[in-house]
Amino acid sequence: MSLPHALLGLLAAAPATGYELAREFESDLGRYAWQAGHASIYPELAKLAARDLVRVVDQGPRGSKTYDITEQGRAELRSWLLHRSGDGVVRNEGVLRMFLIPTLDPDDQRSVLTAIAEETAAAEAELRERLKGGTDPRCSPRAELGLLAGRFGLGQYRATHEWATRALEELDARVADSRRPN
Amino acid sequence: MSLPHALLGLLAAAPATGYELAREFESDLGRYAWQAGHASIYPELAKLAARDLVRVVDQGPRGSKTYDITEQGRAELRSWLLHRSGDGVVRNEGVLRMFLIPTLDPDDQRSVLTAIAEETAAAEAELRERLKGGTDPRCSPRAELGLLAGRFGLGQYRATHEWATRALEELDARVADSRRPN
DNA sequence: CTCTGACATGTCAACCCTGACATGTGGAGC
DNA sequence: GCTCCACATGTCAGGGTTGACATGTCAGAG
Repeated sequence: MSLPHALLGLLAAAPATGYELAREFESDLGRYAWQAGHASIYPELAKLAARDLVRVVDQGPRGSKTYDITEQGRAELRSWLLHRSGDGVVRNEGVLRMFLIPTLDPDDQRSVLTAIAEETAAAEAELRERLKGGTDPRCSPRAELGLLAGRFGLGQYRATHEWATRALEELDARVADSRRPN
Repeated sequence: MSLPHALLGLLAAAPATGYELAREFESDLGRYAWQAGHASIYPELAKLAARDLVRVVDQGPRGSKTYDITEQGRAELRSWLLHRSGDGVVRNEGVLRMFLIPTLDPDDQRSVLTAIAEETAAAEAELRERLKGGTDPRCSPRAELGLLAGRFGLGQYRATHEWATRALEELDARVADSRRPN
């Protein structure tokens, strides 16, 4: 249950409508930190507003409401960020897959590991390109969030790629080993 | 909703009771792949049994039931592992915190980043020790799951540590920068 | 002027997960 | 023999999440 804190964090960087927040979750944030759809975001914003952690600061054309974080909201966010217990909710389908790879036979293992190696290489390259491409054309106030997070993603992709590559090498070595000595 | 596949994967490595599976989720698996408590495991095992993906192969003393995966279960697991769409559920409170660090003022940022750097270094060392300590005293059939997964964890910890260290350096540089030139 | 698509918000049933409650057994130590 | 603890399974209410349904507006292309 970290959705309220995710929203507080995004609003701490810049005011936004629920719609804009929902789109934020579709990019890097949702890719490796926390997912949320508009169906959970709108009700959560209402709840946060009721607790005075956020506030509607503007009402635009299409019934849009722009939210901003309040002082109390900032205090809540800060306390959540500082009192990290080290653990928390972890749920990652991709990592689970990696855990279970050894249950496959060698050919299938190779196929999955190869796919992972390729995907992480591509993802890393794509992300690196995106980060290099300046701090966004529109120089958003969330650029710094994106920069730090992006570099984190880069490191994760690289580590995963190296892991998969090494696993592939060992797999090949083991197969070669079991074929030869008879 | 990958719990059924997590269970199929564990059972593919070796038959086990629900209780043993629940403990499996308390270690590395639950730490960085997928969490589950016995309250969701027991009902899920019943559902899997109803779909003939697992089967009760033994009933022990304290009303314990040992489950094993069936041929259909193996097929389902394999298809899930091979047809990776690249994405899936991602929910990680720790990573979310990292995303939101830039919303803090420099002093708080330093404190959080330092904590992360220390924790990841400690976690890496502890994990490395555990992996080195032989392939388990009891040479479990799940040892290989643990080895590959453990090395993955090692890489992630290291990458995160390096990321935090670099962020700290830049933070210091920026603070020094803004203090001097006036 | 019409149509399309992005903008924008909302609800609801179904499903999943968590924490608390509930129950009972077998072995080891005193 | 008793007591404690790990073993072992289960249910259930409350809360979070998802996907589908529902509605409506504004701007730009044709």
